Amino acid sequence: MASSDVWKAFEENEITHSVAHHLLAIRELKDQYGYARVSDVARYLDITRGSASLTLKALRQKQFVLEDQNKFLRLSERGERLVDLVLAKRAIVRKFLKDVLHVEGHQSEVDACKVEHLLSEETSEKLLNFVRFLLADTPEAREFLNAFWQTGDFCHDEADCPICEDECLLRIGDAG
Amino acid sequence: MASSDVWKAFEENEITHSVAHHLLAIRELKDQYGYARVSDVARYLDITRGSASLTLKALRQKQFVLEDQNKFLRLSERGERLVDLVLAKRAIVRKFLKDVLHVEGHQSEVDACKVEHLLSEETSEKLLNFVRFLLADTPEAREFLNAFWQTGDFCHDEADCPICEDECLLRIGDAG
DNA sequence: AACGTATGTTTTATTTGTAAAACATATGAC
DNA sequence: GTCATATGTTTTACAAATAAAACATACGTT
Repeated sequence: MASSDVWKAFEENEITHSVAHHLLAIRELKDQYGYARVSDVARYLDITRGSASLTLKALRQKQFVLEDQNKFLRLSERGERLVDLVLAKRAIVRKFLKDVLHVEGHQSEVDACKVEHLLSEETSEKLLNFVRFLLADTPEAREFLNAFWQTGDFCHDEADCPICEDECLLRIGDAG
Repeated sequence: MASSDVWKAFEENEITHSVAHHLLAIRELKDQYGYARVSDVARYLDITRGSASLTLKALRQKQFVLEDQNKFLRLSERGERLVDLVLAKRAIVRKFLKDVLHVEGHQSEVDACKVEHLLSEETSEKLLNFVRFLLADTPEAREFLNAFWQTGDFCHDEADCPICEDECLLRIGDAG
């Protein structure tokens, strides 16, 4: 009578959404302005300096972030690797949403941002392969995508749908 | 110097992961055992009765959950619709991960569970259409999937990759 | 040198989701 | 009827992430 093993996995991430974005902020700020201090991160994320100070202190203790004599922040090797991973996952998801599903620009960013750090390595890698294959210039991919995009709204009739037999997918339009 | 509009959207969900699973638990328990009480939900989610009691009290106040004279819980119309929506999204994601990407069984469940309630309506609906089209029995879909699955590890060479030109996707294997 | 501003930290408080423990009530066995 | 067990609630406490405010430096202008 318990399904706890699955649903509690949500919290078992190396980093939280918040932490991911503190680290991404440092990467972004250093790229764009050459440096990143506590205040810069706070402004960038639109949180108070106090809050950023505490989170970044924890990240220094966990060796994701380093600080020089002048309070200038940078990512440790661990931090850089983590940011690379998160950015890679986000790029894959965004590419899929935008270039394959044609999800509108802002929404695809928001959804990719929500999801990016939650995907397992296995899923990310397989999605990467899939998107690569899909966007590669092979006849199979070309013809499939052309057919898909031409179709527009595909299969809004429950009877024809290859998924709806076993799953309750059709209610998505009504519910909400 | 602020990217707050995108990253804070993470918290702007109608329901949290926790709440979603309390509601799903009631649906599951009623389906399987005919009833759902506070203790049943707690056992099902592997949390204490006290914790479940508090969360479910809040959900009663927000009219997602109703209670009869004997403390038996049920979903309100709103609650039912929300659960339908979450289950629909989860089913789509799981289907895609499992049947298209061939992500291993348990991992596809965990990832779908993490992600399910975060996707926007637009993305969910477009993913649904995509998966339907992909798994429909059209020649384009058949040939594409055959080609993809035969390929196995596609494109592990940065030079050939249609994505890696503009994005840092290849580092995913090294980082972590 | 003094004042104003920017910066960083600390302290206090809030919210969410949880545990743990105390408590009240109900139900069933005997 | 009493006792053990199950159930539900409340209270207290905790962790994470935040805001707000107080405080301490530091820097620049004049």
